[in-house]
Amino acid sequence: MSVSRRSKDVLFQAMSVMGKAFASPVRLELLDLLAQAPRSVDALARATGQSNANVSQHLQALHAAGMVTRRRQGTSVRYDIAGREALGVWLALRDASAGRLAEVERAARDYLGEDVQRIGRDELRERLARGDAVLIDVRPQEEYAAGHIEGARSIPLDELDRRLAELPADREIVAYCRGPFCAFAHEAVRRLASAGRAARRLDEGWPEWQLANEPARKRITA
Amino acid sequence: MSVSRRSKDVLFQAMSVMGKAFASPVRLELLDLLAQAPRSVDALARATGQSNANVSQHLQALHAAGMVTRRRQGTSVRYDIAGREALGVWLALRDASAGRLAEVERAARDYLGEDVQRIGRDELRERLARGDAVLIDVRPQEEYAAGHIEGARSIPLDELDRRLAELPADREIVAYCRGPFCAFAHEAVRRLASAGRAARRLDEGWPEWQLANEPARKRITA
DNA sequence: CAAACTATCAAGTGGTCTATTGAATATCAA
DNA sequence: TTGATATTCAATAGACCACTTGATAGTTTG
Repeated sequence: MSVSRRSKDVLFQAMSVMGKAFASPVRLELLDLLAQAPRSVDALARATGQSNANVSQHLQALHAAGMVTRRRQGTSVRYDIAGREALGVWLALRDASAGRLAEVERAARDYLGEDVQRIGRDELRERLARGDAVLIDVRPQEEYAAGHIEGARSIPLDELDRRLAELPADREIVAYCRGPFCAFAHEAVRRLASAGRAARRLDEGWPEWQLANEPARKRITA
Repeated sequence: MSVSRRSKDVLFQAMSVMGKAFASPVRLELLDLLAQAPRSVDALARATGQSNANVSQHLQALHAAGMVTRRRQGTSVRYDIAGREALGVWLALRDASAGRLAEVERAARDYLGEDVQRIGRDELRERLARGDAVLIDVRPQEEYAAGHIEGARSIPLDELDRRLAELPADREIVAYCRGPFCAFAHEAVRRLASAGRAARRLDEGWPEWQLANEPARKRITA
């Protein structure tokens, strides 16, 4: 066996270490959550319904794969997605699987319910510039705090009904959330529509916006 | 367990089907080869040094993951990468692993040998437009035939030495191959330089060029 | 139709991965 | 120092994966 054959093997072997990160549904869900905001092991365990020990082990696998970073913060450990590159791979995989695997497409439709009116990035920017629309972030408050689209205000989905009065009745409302596979914005638009408001969902979420270098506000975690 | 929890599980489960494609070094090498040109099972087995049966099984895994397409062609079956989305994920993973995993970076340096002078896409385009440089594709001939950068001529690495006279002595020579982790262009530039020619390598390969929608010539496989 | 070739299937073995459990460790606060 | 909380470690059983071998099926050629 040639020396170049052997070093090629080593190279692909090393790349597959990152590849293994994507082979487990639990790890994909962890990545999806971490793409929104950094979190502790405990918070991730609660969000995914997994045991703490299991989540800890998966996070270590993700860390070994170079997909997440970690830092101790007092008694807990805060995990975060490992920068733009890691985020880019995860989003590419997510989109490719939706485009190429019928089963993913079906599961997504099933999870999201009936689709609602959409608006794209460019049109949103225009309308915001004209003061013609109001943008709301319907993710949980901590995710908004960790980073959000510039000009958005935080109205978590579970507060939407009782905070309807805060939203001007004469302007269109645009809701966004974690991304195209997150149900929050869909649900928000449905509720707004049934309350008689003009509403659409942004066809992407915070991770895509951020990756595209669009105007954003991020919490600096020094 | 809530119904939304269950359908979320189904969604991530379905996505992990594509994720599993990247968990094996053999499959990554197959993807890397298929990103250059479609090939038969047999050709892939020879190129990777694996048994036919094993390669066939890995290809079926890649097919189930939506990463490759296949079509029977006479007595053989021709596998190909499944379009831009699939290519995009593979390149994103490759680059992210190189950026985030020291082991990949080390293995790449080891495989490629000492780096040589590079040229970027933009500068190449300028110089080609000015007729100031000549671009050569040093991959095997079949890969060139399947698709190549517009304006490139095919001089496979193993023919380079005896075809040196074909290359004008008064112009810079730019070599490209399968991508930044392919050793062909590195080796070509080293040989050209030791023959007294001015030469650099393009810092990307055919898959990246093609994905970026740059001018290209592709074989139409109807 | 038979021979040659290519790819796939089926079964088996050794190895790796997943989730669980219970114990161990690190940090903070009293 | 002790107790409380958060995370990690260690060990384990079961599921799943990788590669081999030998048999089978589909296509072309003689």
